[in-house]
Amino acid sequence: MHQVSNHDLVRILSEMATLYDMEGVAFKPRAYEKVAEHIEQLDREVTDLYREGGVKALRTIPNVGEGIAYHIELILKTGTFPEYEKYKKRVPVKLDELMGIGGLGPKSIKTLYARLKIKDLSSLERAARAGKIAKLARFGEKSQEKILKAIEFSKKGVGRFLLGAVEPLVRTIEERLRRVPDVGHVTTAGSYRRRQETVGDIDILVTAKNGKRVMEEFLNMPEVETVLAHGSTKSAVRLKSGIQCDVRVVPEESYGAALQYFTGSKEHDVELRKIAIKKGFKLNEYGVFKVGARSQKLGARVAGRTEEEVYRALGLRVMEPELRTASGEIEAARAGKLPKLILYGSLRGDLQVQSSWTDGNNSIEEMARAAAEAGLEYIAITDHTKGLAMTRGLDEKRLLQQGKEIDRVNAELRMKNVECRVLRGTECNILKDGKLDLTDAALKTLDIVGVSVHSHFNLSEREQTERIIRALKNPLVNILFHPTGRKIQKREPYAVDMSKIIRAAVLYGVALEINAAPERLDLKDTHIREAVERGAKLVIDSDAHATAHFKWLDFGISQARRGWATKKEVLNTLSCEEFLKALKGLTPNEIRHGM
DNA sequence: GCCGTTTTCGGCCCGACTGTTTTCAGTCG
Repeated sequence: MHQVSNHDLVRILSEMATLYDMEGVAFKPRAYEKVAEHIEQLDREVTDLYREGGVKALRTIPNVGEGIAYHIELILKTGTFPEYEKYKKRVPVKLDELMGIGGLGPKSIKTLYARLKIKDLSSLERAARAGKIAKLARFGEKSQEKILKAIEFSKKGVGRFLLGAVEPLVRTIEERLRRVPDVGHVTTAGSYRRRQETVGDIDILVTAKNGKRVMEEFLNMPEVETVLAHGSTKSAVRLKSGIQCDVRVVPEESYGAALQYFTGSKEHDVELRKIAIKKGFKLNEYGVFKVGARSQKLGARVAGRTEEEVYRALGLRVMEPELRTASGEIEAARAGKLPKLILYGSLRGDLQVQSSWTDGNNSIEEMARAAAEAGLEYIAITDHTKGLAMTRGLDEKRLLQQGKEIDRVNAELRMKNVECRVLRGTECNILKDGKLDLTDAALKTLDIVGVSVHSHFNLSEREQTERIIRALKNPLVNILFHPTGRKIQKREPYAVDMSKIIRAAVLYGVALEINAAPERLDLKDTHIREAVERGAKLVIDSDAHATAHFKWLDFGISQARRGWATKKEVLNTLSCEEFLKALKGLTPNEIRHGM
C-alpha cells in the first residue's frame, strides 16, 4: 500500500480541480478544491482515517461524497486515479509550478501548452524571452512582460510573511493614507485583521468620496516596488519587502459591508453570502440589498455602514475577526453562543522571560523594569538549564545564585516603587528519556517550573509523546513551554500527539503555554481550541529575550482568541497571588504522587 | 460533484481590473 500523505492528496485533488477548469467542466472544480482545502486543515492523516473507518470515514470530511470518496480511496491505494490520469494526459504540465505564476490560470496554461508546448517554469521563461507568448491570440506584449516579472518574483521564493514582521509596515502605510485630505476610515482587513500567524498580502480599506487622491498617494509611496493594478477604487502594488499590498476605496455608507467582505476569510464570506441568498438578500462589498422577487434587480440597501448592521441583517451577531474562519463561528453566532474571547491587554504576568544569565540580552532588573513599563505585574525569569550548553544553561549552583539576585532585584524594585514582582523560574530541558535537567531539590526552590523540549527532535511520535508526558508527570512541573517546538516557515513541529499531551496536561495539572514570539506562536489555534474544549489551562508568554519583546504578548492573545480561548482559561490574566494559587490548585496529582 | 431549517433536484458567491478586444474572457481575492 502506498503511503500517501495529506500533502500529496491535497496536491492531486487541487490539480484535478485545475484540470477540470481547463476543460471548462462546470462545478466540479470547486467541489474538488473545497475537499483539498478541508484536508489541508485536517489534524489527522487521511490514510489513518481510512484504515480505521474505510470509505465511510472518508465521507465525514466535509464535501466528500460518493464520487470523491472513491477517488480518494483509489489515491490511497494506488497513488492516483483514472479520471486524473486521463485529464493529466491531455495537458501534461507541471501545474504546481505554472499555477504559482501570478496571472496564469487554468485556461492560459492550457493554451500555452497547446500552442507552445510549455510544460514548466523553464520552458515558460524561454518562450517569454523569445517573444513567442506575445504573438498568441488573447496574449500580448503586456501579458508576456507580466509573466516574466512573475517568474522573477517566484524565483525569490517569497510566500507569506510573519504577522509580527508585517505589522510595523502596515502602521506606516496606514498613517500615510490617513494624511490624504477627506479620507474617513483607513483599516487593514484580510488575514492581518484576523490576526493570522502569517499574512499573504496586505488589504487596506479606505473610505473616501474621491478615490483618486488616495490612489495617487498610495501608488507613489516610497515603499512601492511595482504597480500591479491601478483603478479608481482598487489598486495593487508589490512592496519592496516583497509583500503585495492592495487598497480598496469605498463610500462611507459601505464601510461595514466592505470591512466584513475584505476581512474574510474567504470561506466565511461565502457562508455569509449563502445565508443572504436564503433570506432574499444579496451581500456584496457595498452592502446587503433586497433582491426583487421575480427580477434579479437589486432593491434597497438594508445594511452596510457598519459590520454590526451587516451581520444583524443576516440574523447573526457580529463576531470578532479572529473567529472568522468558517469553522463553527457562524453556527455559534446564530445560537448566541459565541465565546467571550480574552481581551487584548488583559495579561498581568509573563511566565517565560530569559535574562543575560543565559541567552537573553538584558539583566534581570532591566527585564523587570521593562515589564513594569509594559504594564505587567509579575514576570518569571526562566533561563535555560545546563543541558543547553550553547546558551550557558544554568546548573543547580548558578540557579541558586540567580535566586539571590532575584531577591535583590525584588527588594530594589519595591524600594523604587516599581510595581513588578519577579518570580523564580526555569525553562528546564526535558531530557531524552523524559527526565528533567535539574534535580527535584533545585526545582523545589522555584515559584514556576516550565519545561520544554530542545533536543532529540527526531524521535518517533510515540516516543516523543511519551517523553513529554513523562516530564508532565513530575508533580513539580507547572507549565509546558512551546509544546510543539515549531518555528513558522523554518522548522516543522516535532512529531507529537497533541491530543494525548493535552489530556495529560489536564490530568497532571500542567498549564500549556501559548508562546507569543512571532515565529513560534506555539500552541497553534486548533490545539488551543482542543485544549479549551478539554478543560486545559493556558498561559500566554512572550518568551522575551530582550526588553522590547514584551510587546509580543499581543500576538499570543491573538493566537488564543483564534483558538476560542476566554479569560478564564488563561491563568496569567490573574493577579500574581491568584495565579500562584491557581497553579497549585491545578495539581490534584500532588497526593497521587505522594508529595 | 455536492448538498438540503424553503430542496433528493436544481441550484452552486460576487465584483474589479487587465489585456486584448471592439464586447468580454480570464484571473484574483
